[in-house]
Amino acid sequence: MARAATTSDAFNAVAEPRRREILTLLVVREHAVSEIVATLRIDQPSVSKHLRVLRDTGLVRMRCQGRQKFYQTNAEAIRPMHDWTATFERYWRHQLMRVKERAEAKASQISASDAANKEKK
Amino acid sequence: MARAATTSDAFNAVAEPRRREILTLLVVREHAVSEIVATLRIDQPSVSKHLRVLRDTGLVRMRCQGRQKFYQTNAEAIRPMHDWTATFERYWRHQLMRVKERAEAKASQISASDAANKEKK
DNA sequence: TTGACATATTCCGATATAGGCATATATTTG
DNA sequence: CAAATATATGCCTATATCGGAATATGTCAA
Repeated sequence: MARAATTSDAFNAVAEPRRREILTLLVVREHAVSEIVATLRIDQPSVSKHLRVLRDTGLVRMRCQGRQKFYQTNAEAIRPMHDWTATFERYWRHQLMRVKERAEAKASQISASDAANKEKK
Repeated sequence: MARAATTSDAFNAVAEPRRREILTLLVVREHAVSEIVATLRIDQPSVSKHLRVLRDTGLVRMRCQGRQKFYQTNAEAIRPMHDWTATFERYWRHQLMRVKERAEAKASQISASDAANKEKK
């Protein structure tokens, strides 16, 4: 079996750096395809293909106006990823605390040896 | 060009559902490979391969003990993803607020028409 | 040393990809 | 209608994948 389709879920769609750029651009305000092409300097067919993936996964919404199509990020669709990563937050907090504790322990050791050196002198 | 390598960054590594399961399992406490195999019901070679990807992206740490190898999630490595998704938080909050506002507007319209109906009667 | 156990790697086949280029499909304008 | 504009799709190639099976590597125990 090959890798899961990019259209299968947000995690796969967002694995592509270009698509992350597009999402970041489109979350502030809607953009026409040509604006995305100009801003991010990506070939138009490539942009259209990325937008297709993002649309299929519900990460962007489209609005037609004349011959232009305006896309905007659907931030709600990113929430599941945020929630998933958030389950790890307490653990990296914990890790950071341990690092800090070790640093402080080391620091106190150093001041202790400083004191010892001082005594030596 | 093909898709970016799963080993290129956390986003790509985490795109695979199995690997997300493994990370969730290993964040609570370290597990030997055989324990992962038993718990998640995945073939041993497959687990080893996923662990390799997770190790290459820094998402897990390994500790050898005899013939066993214990893996544990390095939660810190998930933080960049959390940070990236967090940049969208204010936007989905905003979207939710608008949805709520519309719902309330609609509700007040309904009560208004209810009132009108009442008057009619 | 031999064998049992734990884990990693390799080879295979099928598939989904991303980019580049050409082209098709609207839609507006003259 | 024809030309111009805006976007989407199709075709192609190279590549990275995932799973499965076999096998290699490494470690302990008798």
